[in-house]
Amino acid sequence: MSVCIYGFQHPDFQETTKEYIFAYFKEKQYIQVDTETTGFSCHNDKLVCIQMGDFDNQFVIHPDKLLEFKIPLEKRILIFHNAKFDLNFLYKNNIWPNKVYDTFLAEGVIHCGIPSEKKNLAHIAKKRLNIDIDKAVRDANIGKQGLTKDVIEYAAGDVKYLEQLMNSQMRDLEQKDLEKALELENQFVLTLAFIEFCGFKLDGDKWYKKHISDIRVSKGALKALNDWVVSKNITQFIDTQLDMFSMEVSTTINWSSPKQVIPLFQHLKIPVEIVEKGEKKLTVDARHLSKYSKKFEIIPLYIAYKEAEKVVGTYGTTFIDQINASTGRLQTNFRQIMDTSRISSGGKDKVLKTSYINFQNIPKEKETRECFIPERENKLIIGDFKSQESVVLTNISLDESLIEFFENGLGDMHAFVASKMYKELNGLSVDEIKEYHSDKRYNAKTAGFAINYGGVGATIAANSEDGISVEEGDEIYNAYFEAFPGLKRYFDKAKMEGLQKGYILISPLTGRKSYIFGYETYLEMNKKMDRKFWDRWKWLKLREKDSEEYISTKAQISKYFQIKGKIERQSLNFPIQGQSAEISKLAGISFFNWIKTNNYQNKVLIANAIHDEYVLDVPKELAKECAKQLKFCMEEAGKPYCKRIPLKADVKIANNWGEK
DNA sequence: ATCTGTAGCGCC
DNA sequence: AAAGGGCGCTACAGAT
Repeated sequence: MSVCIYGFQHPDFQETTKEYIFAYFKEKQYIQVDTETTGFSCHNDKLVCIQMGDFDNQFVIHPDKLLEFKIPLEKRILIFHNAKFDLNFLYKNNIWPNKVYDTFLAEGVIHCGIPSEKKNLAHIAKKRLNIDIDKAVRDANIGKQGLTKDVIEYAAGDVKYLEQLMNSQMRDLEQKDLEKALELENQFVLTLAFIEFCGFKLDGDKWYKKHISDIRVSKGALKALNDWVVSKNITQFIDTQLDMFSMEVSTTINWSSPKQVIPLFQHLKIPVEIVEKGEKKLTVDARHLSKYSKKFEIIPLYIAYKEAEKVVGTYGTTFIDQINASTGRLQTNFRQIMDTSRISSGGKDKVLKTSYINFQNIPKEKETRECFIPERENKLIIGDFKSQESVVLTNISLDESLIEFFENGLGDMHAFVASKMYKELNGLSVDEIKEYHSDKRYNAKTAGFAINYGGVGATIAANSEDGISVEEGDEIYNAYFEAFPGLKRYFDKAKMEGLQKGYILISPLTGRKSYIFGYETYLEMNKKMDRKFWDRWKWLKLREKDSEEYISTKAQISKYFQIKGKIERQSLNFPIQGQSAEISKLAGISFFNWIKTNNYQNKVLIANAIHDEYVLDVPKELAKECAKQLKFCMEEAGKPYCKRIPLKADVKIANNWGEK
């Protein structure tokens, strides 16, 4: 059992040769790999060493010698903990591994949905192998120390247990039938690391100009708000203390603070009260207030201000600050496995005080997206799945009406839903429905959005702009499910299974599951609520409405239905969202494989992935070929999941992200 | 000054 | 008897 070094000297360690290391791994299926670096960015920081090894022996290799190991690193199965990080540095050094097993991702698959399960190496080594991995060296900043004795020992220790961890995880994976789900993630991490590696080009000058104009818009919106209050002479909100340098009268309100806005709105008799989770709440949420836009002049002013404020705050100079000096591109961070199997983007590192931009919530608005551009002489390829979640839902539920809709070619979904919900619209064209029955089309639209995420009649009523009652909302709800009986069947089945099993089977194809956090709490509550409990509740309601017991029982029931409702809504939604995510991941895997097959790694960049969309940055002479290939990869990826109604992709060639 | 929780809102 | 799924970021408010 030993630690050997290669490519540098140290008095405490034995030096070895390339030949010895090659011979050592010759018969081995796996290589346990890790890297130490001076920082988090493969574009700005350097490798300190690369460790390859197994339980018995670990080889600590100097970065200058890394390329000598290109072949084994590309051909063998590499075991990493959090491969994405190391892959970025390997890519930077022109090494393109093809097979990895990631102990970090494995923990994520095994414990999907359970936020309390820690996934860092030290924690899982302790939990699974009862081994303490010392983190003191890492905390002391490896980058500054260089290849000291401590660093070498620490580095070797980090790879030593990876295979044992893998074996321990494999037992869990097999028992939970999650091997295929992990296999997908182990492949996808190669793609995701590449997306991080590539980054997305932002036209900083254009972005800055837009930001300046956004600030102007925001200030104008703020002035309009204050002026309105002043013009109405609502004295208790008007600032009588004139600014020393300005003669303008303003208000005392900080409009970014809901707490300060609410009193004014209450004074103006604007309904700010809603019921959420059984409790009355005051809100200035735009989705709530917009219903009253026509009735109260100040509401559109307020909403306009909040929109402007959001743009200035969230989509402002941070984007420019984040342009990487080495690449000239925005580089971000992705997280690979959310509760549904989606990816997410962004994040902060408290230690290094670095933060990353969320690539997945950039405003759709044309002027914003136009700032995202290809490299000089390049084109962007933008590939979108067409109605990805709707098609997946259709294939899961096999609802006959949805099938009819997609078989007849993509028309206007909301008009179609309306024609199914309202018999009198039967036979009318989309244009006729839009023109003469816009109210019914609108009902169909809101019902569709709400119901697909688990909403009910009350949700539809709460969303309604013309203030329909819960009863009317229920009518729309019922009409919707009469029109889509297969949907109803699927929803009922999914809800029941989630409650029964304690996990949501996201994907029968991979076996992927999302475990319900707090399921035990639900079971305990459910157990308490037997026949006797409900009889007692009936009695309390009749006779003891002022008692402590009544109040606490009411709270308990309320909590119970909250938890139950949440599980049910997740149960029907997660398979749709999760299978869609798996399809997107498959598409990304096969497209990146194509890139590697053609040796296009330094030409064809994957700039972004936003759930059902990929953005490429490619030389214009390759644009047509890449567009064709991306479309092919996306549509092929849909095939295992969408057997009844095929999933299609739209792919276009553009000069910026906002085009068309 | 720094941390934590919440409201609100951007995207899919 | 609750009542729209997933995510991340910013500002505010209150605590330390």
